[in-house]
Amino acid sequence: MAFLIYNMYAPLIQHIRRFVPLTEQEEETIMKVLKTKKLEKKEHLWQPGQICTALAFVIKGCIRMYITDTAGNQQTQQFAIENWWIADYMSFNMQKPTSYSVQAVEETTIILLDHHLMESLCSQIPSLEQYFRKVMQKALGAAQQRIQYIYSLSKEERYRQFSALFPDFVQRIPQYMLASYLGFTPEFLSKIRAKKV
Amino acid sequence: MAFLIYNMYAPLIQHIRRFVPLTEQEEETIMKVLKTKKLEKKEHLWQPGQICTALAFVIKGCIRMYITDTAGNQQTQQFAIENWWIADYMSFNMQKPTSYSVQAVEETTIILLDHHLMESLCSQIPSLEQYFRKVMQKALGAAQQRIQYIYSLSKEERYRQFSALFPDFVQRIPQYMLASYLGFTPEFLSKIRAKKV
DNA sequence: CGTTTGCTTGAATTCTGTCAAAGCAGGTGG
DNA sequence: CCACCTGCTTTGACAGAATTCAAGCAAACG
Repeated sequence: MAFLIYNMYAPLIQHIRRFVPLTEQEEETIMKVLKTKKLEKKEHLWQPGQICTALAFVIKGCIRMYITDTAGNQQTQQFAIENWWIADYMSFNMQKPTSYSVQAVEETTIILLDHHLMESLCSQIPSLEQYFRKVMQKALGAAQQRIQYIYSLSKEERYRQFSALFPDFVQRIPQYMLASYLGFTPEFLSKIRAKKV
Repeated sequence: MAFLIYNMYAPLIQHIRRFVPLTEQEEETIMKVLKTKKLEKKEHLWQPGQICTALAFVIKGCIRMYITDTAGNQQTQQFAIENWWIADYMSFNMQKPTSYSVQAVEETTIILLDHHLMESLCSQIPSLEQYFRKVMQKALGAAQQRIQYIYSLSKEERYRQFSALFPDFVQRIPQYMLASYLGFTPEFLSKIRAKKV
């Protein structure tokens, strides 16, 4: 049983170890408070109006965070695959209701880290605080670059660049999700694809 | 002299204290390694090709980070005013050359925190590590929201919303910078402004 | 003052969105 | 195991938002 639990959390522990050192005792302290959760395809982790009480770390599968506008269109703000953290950080940081939906794109297993547990664990284990600082700093760099791409590339260029960078991921998700993530309509994506074969 | 130095760093110390507690000794340790720098209007802190070896914290004035595309157009990626940190986090994290220019919009005084000093200070002072984790987390929330606005609002709406939220800031900077920050051309901004008086 | 820099205006153009209809596919129930 | 049904993708005609280009003007600066 202990072996099974270890395996569940192993991807996260490994991920942490890529950034900071961790004693076995710290490792155990962390694993003791974590929870895993399995989501079926299309199942929601959070819905608009709820508070994102936890960060989610994807062990296997794919999660997306999207917003539904007044016209009913879904706009995907973020994807997370294996070894990525995902959350509406506005909601998580302030512990206020989110306007997003967080949903499994495919059958997905995640680790959940509650807000208050994150705070107490970080105070307890300096390495973990450091880990999250580094992860956040890295995510911030990625966010800056994403904004840069949005502004400097046309929508068609954005698609071509994205599918060149993540050819397998593009296959993995429905086109309408990708289109909304890249900031345009599914129809337009379809036309881009039709053009150059 | 000690008094003068205290005053220079006071805004940052206060900012840190808004997030975490800090002993007087920790405070001194931090201030001992910080440097301030004064930039004239249009003076550059970093130029493309350089490594962003330090984070910058604005004490007074305004800094922008922009990229120059192949056609020579400047695209403003970020502004920072009083009490904001600014950096190309990609360059800073990896300590690799940046593609951005970081420039003073007006006469500006900043505090510089070197990458290696940040790392050693954070290891030394857990509260500081926590501060930066929280600041990064907050910045990430802001970045998510910015992407959301870019996707869900038209360019005209984006301008109207921004100038409603920051009416004084809009006055403070040239229009072409604002236009490029919001992701459109100066001509278009001019036309928006002409429409509804 | 003259020169540079930034702002305005208008016309033509391009890119992307909207709408509507039809095609396709994959899952579900019979 | 097949047929249906729902949801996703494709296609085409048209509309509109925003850009580009070019010229003129105003303001700031040395």
